[in-house]
Amino acid sequence: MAYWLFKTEPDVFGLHHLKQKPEQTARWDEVRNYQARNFLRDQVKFGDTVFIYHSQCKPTAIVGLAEVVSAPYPDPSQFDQTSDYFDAKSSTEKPKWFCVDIRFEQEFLHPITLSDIKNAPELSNMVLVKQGRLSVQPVTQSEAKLLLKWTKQAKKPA
DNA sequence: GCCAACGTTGGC
DNA sequence: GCCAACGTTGGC
Repeated sequence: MAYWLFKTEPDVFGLHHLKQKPEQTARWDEVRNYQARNFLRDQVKFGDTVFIYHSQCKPTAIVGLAEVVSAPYPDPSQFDQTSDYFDAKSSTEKPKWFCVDIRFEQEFLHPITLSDIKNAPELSNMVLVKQGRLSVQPVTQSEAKLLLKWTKQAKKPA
């Protein structure tokens, strides 16, 4: 089972929004970046675990966990002419953009801030650090293990 | 609000 | 297919 990090702006759609959805489940759509799309389409699997990261806020942090509860499928917003994410170059035969459904799993008592991550030598290779703008990114098993360990203790190592 | 980093577009 | 111009993301 793989781990991912999905980035979102809490003002637009944060973990608290996911938690309030029916079945605590929502479609993770409107991703319009090829690298992120490739992960979503080709590698994200039903049952994978997702770290939810809040960007554009204070402090930016991983705030909780979600679970992937669908296989990847074509993002309906690309076919919706009224959507900002409508893509005239896409077609149902050859969809360009993909999405998955995710279900709320856990909200961390102590969010893991970006500076926590940057301060940890073990996490210096995280995609979040190396490639700050990517909105869907893989998290390695060892990175995930450390992050999950931190969430189980009140205080992070300095 | 600024700006660095990065992605996308389009002329050639 | 290159690269300059432009647009967007996201930390600070």
